[in-house]
Amino acid sequence: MAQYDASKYERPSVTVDILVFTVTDEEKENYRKLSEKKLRILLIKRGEHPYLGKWALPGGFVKMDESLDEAALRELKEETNIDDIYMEQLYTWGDVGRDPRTRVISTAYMSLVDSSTLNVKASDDADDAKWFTVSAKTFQEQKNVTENGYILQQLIRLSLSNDEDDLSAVIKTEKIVEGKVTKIKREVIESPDIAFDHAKIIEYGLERLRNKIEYTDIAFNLMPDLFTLTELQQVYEVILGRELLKANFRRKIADMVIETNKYTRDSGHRPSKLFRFNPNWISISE
Amino acid sequence: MAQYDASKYERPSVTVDILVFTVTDEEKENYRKLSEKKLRILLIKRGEHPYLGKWALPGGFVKMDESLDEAALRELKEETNIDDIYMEQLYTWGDVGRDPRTRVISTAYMSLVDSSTLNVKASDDADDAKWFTVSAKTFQEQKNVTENGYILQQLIRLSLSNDEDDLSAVIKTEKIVEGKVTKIKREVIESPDIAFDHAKIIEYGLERLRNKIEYTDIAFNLMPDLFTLTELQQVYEVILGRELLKANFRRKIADMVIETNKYTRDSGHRPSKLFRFNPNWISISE
DNA sequence: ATAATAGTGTCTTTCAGACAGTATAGT
DNA sequence: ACTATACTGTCTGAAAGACACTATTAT
Repeated sequence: MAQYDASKYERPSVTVDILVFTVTDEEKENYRKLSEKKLRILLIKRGEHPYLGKWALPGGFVKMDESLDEAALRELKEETNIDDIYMEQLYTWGDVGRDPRTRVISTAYMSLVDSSTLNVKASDDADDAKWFTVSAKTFQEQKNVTENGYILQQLIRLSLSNDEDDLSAVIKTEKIVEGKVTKIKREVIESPDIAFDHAKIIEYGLERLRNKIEYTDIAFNLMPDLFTLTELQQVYEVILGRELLKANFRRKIADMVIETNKYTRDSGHRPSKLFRFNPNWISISE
Repeated sequence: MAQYDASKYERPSVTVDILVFTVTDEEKENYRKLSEKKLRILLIKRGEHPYLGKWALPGGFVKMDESLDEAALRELKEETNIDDIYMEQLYTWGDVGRDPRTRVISTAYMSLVDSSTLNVKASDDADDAKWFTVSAKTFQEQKNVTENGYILQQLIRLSLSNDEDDLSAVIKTEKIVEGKVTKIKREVIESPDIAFDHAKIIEYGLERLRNKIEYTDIAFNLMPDLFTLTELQQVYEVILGRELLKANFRRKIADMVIETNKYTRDSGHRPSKLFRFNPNWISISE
């Protein structure tokens, strides 16, 4: 490595993109039944080229005098007015062609907010910020056995929607096992409505969320201060994409919550006890 | 966001740093006893400013026409001649002052190699590349209970050594729990021999390795093609930093390995069966 | 025979999964 | 009384932890 000269190297742009997830109630149609929960993500309609009019993750360029974390918090505040929340770094996307303008490397962050934040959208920046329900489904799976390993290919359909828009994208993941070495590739196959490679970032975030909810306490970042155990269970169910048995679920999360003496009211059926998060729950690290 | 103009923004430099881990046998002193295993990491002695003469992670600047992954593989090949191995992205470090020259954002990768790679060091670049045994120990822990949460502070001593050098650093981790929101900070307190913030990157990598070995098959990337179950167990033990019970360990990894009809010889005791990795073991995702 | 490690059997405890039962508000 | 949900008890089987036992080579 020669004597360093900062001006000598051409440098990529660095941005942050933020996945803001929340879980909200759907409007209840059926009389006094419990309302269904939906997982949602916040997207912003682009008001400029490239991808004009397409939907993208909130985010922007990192300034020279702020850390990546600070940049992510600032961008989120600027674009959505959301503040003081859970945020963790997800992954850094650095493929060459991911932005048609120049070389852009982007660090993605994942943020979880409780549904009361839902209304606080679109601030100073007059951009169009909207919540979309998210779901990802594997609709094709193919396994090819090779010399000493195999290749597993999955096609995943990502669907985002709200009352006005229905967005959709297809992501291909490829798991290549050869001998001891495993590699995972992720590629956007089709993304007519979602800008850049954001579809695959969202899909990756979903996967991380699904994994982490099993062994950490992140789910509580999606909850209000007081909640019922059924609500908590619904949040787990909507993220995991499957139903859980009530008795078992309650046993599993028992130590993570503290019971209060408050109850829900006027629910049309037996009231339920309200709980709050137990901050002294001992989680395993990272 | 105004109309984009690439030249308008000042841009940070982007680098990759690679943590290359391996597990090696110590020279056996005691007659026919099994040799102890040590976890090692590859460092490079800096031949230029800043941190001239200090030890640093292999790595370097990302070029405009290569992805982050490609940059990491290329740098590793250039500096150490190591090729075709397991590598995963770890984390991106983007604090403002981490490089005294300019703003540098660095994506860290973790790579695991088997000990036969040990000899293949220092290639074209005439830099001094050396393997160091690694260990990290928490030597102070402090918990302060706050209004609605707590702050947990840990001081960790990172020790790196080989026959010539003994490096040491102190890292402070701070876990701040306030209500539902948890934040983790990691800070280098003292690092006289290790360049930049690389001490905390190494500590973070160790933690990730320790976590992932519990629920994935990454450990096999540290093994040669054929290995005994005792060797495999030793690798687990040196990474986890605790002893495991043989019978239980074997039950746990039973499905991950395939038995061969080969045995060790001339060991001074009962020979042991050699195994290899089972690439069809179904791991959980991520 | 002895040192040293290889490899197995089984008891216990813990935890996940399944299911069935009882309890209580609102209409 | 009926609907809808809240909440609990317990059986089963799988996995994790602990420990003791047998087996096999080189000297």
